[in-house]
Amino acid sequence: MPSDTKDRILDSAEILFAQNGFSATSLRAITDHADVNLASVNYHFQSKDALVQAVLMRRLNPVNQRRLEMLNAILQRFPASPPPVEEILEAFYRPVVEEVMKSQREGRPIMPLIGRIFIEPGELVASQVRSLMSQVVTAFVDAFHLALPQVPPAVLFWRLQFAVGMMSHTFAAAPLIEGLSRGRIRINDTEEVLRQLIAFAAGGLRGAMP
Amino acid sequence: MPSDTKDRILDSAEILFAQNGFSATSLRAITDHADVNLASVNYHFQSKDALVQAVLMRRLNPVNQRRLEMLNAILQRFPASPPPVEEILEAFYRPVVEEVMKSQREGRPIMPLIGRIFIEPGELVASQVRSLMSQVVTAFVDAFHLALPQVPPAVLFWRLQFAVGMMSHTFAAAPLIEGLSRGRIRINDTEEVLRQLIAFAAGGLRGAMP
DNA sequence: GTCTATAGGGTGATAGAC
DNA sequence: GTCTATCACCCTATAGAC
Repeated sequence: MPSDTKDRILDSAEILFAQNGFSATSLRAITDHADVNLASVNYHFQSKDALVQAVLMRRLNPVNQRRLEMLNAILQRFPASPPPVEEILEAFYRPVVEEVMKSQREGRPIMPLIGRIFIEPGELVASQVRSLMSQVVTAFVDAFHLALPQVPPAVLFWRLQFAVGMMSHTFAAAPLIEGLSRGRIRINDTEEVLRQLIAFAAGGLRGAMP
Repeated sequence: MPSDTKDRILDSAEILFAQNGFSATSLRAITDHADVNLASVNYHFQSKDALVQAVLMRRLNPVNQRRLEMLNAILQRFPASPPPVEEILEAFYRPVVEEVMKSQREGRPIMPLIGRIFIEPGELVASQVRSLMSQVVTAFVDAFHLALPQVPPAVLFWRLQFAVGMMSHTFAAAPLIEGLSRGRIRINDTEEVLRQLIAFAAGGLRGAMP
């Protein structure tokens, strides 16, 4: 339980944004849920847009930092030979999947938020995400180029986007997917989700050139 | 230019939903854009929710029908041997990609809508999409089982969802992706998009078992 | 830092005249 | 089928007392 007002607002905003989307969630709903005063949102953050950014950044910054750490560790272990595709993919996926599953256990599930980041309109969200993702995308495209020198960089870029979409859609549409599968799959086991993501993405990255 | 009020509302709603999302688009914005009276929305449709459904169904029904037609044509050509994975993937992707690109040319781009379908909250949207997607998912999982008998059905189900996510994210986040790629890729050529999607998904579907 | 009160405007839906 | 007018309510943001 966060005691300080600013954290209470961030936590409640995260829960409600994940459940109902950004624009469908009013500041009143957030302050009611957080049991704080309506005006405190505009005191601690300046506007609703700034609050949305703060909620996203609190989750995305540690995830992207961890991705780059894991990637660098791999590259140092393979200074002269191509690094394994599967290991690069694990560096890309594991920090997100672990953060998402942690949020489930803590009762503040952010699964739908992950998918919405790339999709909700609004210049601010897009520009923030863009600058934050830019160095991650560059680093991973470069790593995949080392691992798969025969695949042209433009094709690697397509394929990295597909790798993002696989995960993003899996989390964003998790309830729909679990329902459609009629019990065949469940999206709640970190290692199982990672195995499935990495196996498919590795096959895709290595796929015949179009 | 549609002359009849109901179609004018559907067209304007589609444009604005694609640009700004469902909940951020007001009925007033729609009727202003369509140059029709506000009350006509509640006359022709009963509510905003029903309008959202009508907009989605107008696009999704023909696409899913075409998918099943193409799939059946393939299965009839391979009555005794496994059908090729690439052809099944083309039956899955081509109707959507063509519909999206057609909408671009007609000045009513639905790219962002495609990604949002699976993500926007609201029981109505979810339940409509669910029942509409259900037979498509079943038919394609069965077809992939014929094409790849060594892959367990549960894994095929994971992989079909990944195939959906690849496309859905590519369209939903197209401006972001094109920006991040710094000119390396453009998402505006039907055949190029299909080649990239099919090559990656085919590799993924054939990938080593996790 | 936290509160009340309110400004200023938008929202979906509908009643009832034409 | 189409319109005007309106109901009842929700919204973000802020001024100003404590």
